[in-house]
Amino acid sequence: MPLASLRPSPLVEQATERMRAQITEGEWPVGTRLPGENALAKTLGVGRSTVREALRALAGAGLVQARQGSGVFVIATEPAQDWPGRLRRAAITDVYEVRMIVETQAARLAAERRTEEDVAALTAALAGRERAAAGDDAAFVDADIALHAALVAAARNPVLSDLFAEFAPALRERLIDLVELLGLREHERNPGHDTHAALVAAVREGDKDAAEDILRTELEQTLAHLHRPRP
Amino acid sequence: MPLASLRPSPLVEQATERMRAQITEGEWPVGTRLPGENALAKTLGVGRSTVREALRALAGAGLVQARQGSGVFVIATEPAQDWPGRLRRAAITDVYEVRMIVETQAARLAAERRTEEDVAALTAALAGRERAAAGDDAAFVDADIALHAALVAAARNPVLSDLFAEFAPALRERLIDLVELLGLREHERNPGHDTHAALVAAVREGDKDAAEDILRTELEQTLAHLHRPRP
DNA sequence: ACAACACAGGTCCTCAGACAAGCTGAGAGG
DNA sequence: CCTCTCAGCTTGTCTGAGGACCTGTGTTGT
Repeated sequence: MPLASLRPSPLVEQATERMRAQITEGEWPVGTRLPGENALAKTLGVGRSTVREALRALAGAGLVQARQGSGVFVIATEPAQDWPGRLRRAAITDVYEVRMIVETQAARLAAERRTEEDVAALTAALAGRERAAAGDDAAFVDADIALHAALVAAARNPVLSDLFAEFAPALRERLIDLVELLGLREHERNPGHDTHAALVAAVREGDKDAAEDILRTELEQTLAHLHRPRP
Repeated sequence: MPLASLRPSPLVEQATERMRAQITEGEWPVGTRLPGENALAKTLGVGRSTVREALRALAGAGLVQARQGSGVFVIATEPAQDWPGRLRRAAITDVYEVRMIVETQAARLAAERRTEEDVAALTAALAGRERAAAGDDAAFVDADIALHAALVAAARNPVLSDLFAEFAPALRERLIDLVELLGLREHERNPGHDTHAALVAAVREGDKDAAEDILRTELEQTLAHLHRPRP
């Protein structure tokens, strides 16, 4: 079965994912010698160089190891807890859904537990987001993420903060693409400002339900954009 | 400066290590656009395909990302951070709180999206938990976690499943301690059975609110034990 | 003067072919 | 039975050729 004739992504990545799946799903257990490069090229329907690059990608991830003259061998079935990589490969809608779960509940906790310093940090971050509205898309997304990070920090749970930090890079990348693609900031330089101000206010006032609702509504709007990126 | 003319190791690996060093040592910070393939081939003294394979290896390790027509960009300076270790060092109450957030919301999604296979898996896991009630504490905790994993899987979000899988080992360790410490199973061999059965039923019926409430109540009880482990 | 368009050059992506280097197992020879 | 040679496989490396894509530049139209 050859790879999809139309190419939604580079052939190398498709080949890499196919073989990665065969490894993680146990079809090629640890110790297996993979078929030869020519054989893989034939079954995958791509050129030999493409196969070689895909194998290098797997080797870089620590899944396989090539031995000249002997073959390519599976040396691990998991990419060593590679969360950033997994997030980068995952569907953006799945990532965003988890972000919604984590952040809406973090907002509840933040409204319960926020200290004066948290409120100060949130206010500063909100001002930073307003300032960044004058800058380019990347700067604006950074400021937006900083505000959300401050919100999660106010929940006063280090594990939660670490979790959000793990998501941030993947989020940043995709959000910048999204903002550019949709031209979200063409008519309004500072989209979502009122919502975010209301969110900060709700946390300051300790209104759990309001904080959760405001944030959920805001995030659901973006998620809706992700489901149909072409306006 | 070309690579060593005599080759103690494949040129690809030498090239990979050279470039990896330039990234980790800060010579190419995050965001840098690497020189073109031809330029790299010249400076490294190797062929273009060798450079391409080396870049693939770095991409597989999550250090760089290629964008067609634009260039190859540095996206990270370290392969990954040690999440399992961080979780093990974190306070159990913080870990458990995040677990609650993730799992209660997963229960909502599961009630929405569960397929027939999911329901079958949940039922099987519930039966397994009942069976494990005859075994020792470790086996019982394993069966309990398997049931919760099946619940998260029914939410049909791979990122969420991965996230729970990340928490599972840390959870298992602490829960076994907890069960032994409190002697939870001295008077009742199968604590929480009714609750879990009700949870599975709620998911089967698609009752989002019930699923969330049942699970939250259950988890809050355990969390309360964690706050004062000495009875 | 300003905005929209067309284009050229650079980039990565893919393939095919060729040869070199290294391992492995079958067979010849002792 | 053991050892050695070697043919045939494997991966490693390079080259040349297009194709697809992005970006900045210059042109054109208003």
